[in-house]
Amino acid sequence: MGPEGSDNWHAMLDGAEAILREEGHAALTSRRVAERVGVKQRLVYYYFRTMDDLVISLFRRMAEREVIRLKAAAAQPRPLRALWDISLHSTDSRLIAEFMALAHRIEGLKREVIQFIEVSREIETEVLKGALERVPQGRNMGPASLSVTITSLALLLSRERQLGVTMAHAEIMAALDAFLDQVEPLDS
Amino acid sequence: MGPEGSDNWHAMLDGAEAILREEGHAALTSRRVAERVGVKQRLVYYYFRTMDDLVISLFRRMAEREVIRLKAAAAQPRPLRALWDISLHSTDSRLIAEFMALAHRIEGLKREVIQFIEVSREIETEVLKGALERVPQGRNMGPASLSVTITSLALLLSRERQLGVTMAHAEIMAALDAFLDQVEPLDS
DNA sequence: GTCTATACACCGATAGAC
DNA sequence: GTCTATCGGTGTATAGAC
Repeated sequence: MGPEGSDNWHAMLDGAEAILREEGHAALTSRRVAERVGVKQRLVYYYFRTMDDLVISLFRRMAEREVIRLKAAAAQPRPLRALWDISLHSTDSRLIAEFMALAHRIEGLKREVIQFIEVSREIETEVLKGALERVPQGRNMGPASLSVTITSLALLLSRERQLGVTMAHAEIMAALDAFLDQVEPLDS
Repeated sequence: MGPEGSDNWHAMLDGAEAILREEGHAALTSRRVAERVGVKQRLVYYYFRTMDDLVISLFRRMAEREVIRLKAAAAQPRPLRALWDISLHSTDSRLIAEFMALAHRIEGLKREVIQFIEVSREIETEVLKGALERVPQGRNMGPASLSVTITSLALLLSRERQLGVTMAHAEIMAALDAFLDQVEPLDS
């Protein structure tokens, strides 16, 4: 087994990520990954015991990077806006679709996805808790619910924008901006 | 080419749907479909020119049924609750994940998905418009935005429930129920 | 309409040399 | 670490008989 974190290890995950993004997981094969990196097929199985293991490693690497991004956003002066921007733009929605489909088939991936959702939700809920405390008018939704709502909206908007659907998107963005202006005023 | 709507045509789509739901689209092959229906592989290509065509036909059949369900719900006494129930329970979220992943690869499927989203949004927005008119307190969101928000929440809740994540779900359901009580009181 | 048979390509994974 | 070579299996799609 090749060393986790080595140059080849990263290069193979880079190649796999590009294939997944551009062609979907039906094209994510050991031969294609090897071809992209410029090595022979056999080497893929030296660094990753099976293709399922490769997929799990790929997701874990992406999730770790995303959690770092979320934590950095949470530490910024206007964390809610920062989180909203990340949710809207960071992760390619095609990749999400591929991983979701794969998670139903690969048990180890499913566990990683669940853990990532829970960790992200905790970070976001904590931020919302702080933000809502600083606002006088009591909301009728708790911070956890609001966190879920905002996440779900970001996912839907990203997905539909990638498809080419924009119906009602401008209206949503305006409503979200108005909400952020209330909770996190820009002139504070 | 075999006749659209014939018994075999439906049987093959039934088999394909079950495979997609249970094992994902990597297992959706002409051989597996034929095996499930109890015919030879060659016949699948008689009814559907290619496997991509089969997938498109499968989605279109599901979408047509779903639109019928949505329209029926919109005509009920409490249409908003009916739509919410449908969104939460009707379509398997694993199927959605598979179709979303496939839509990025199959251009014809992508077009069908886009059309389905737009038609559904129109139906739901129309219902919300009527429901909000009957409520005195003006909302800060328009009917289209609310429609998108409710749809996105239903999709996220279904997806996470299927994965096994329930963090904040009860809170969301309670908030939604409270909203529905306001807009569509049960004792009216 | 439904079948047998088949062409041809690609897949995951491994044995074993260097 | 990286390679060559290969096994056994599955896939899409078509030709052509009945």
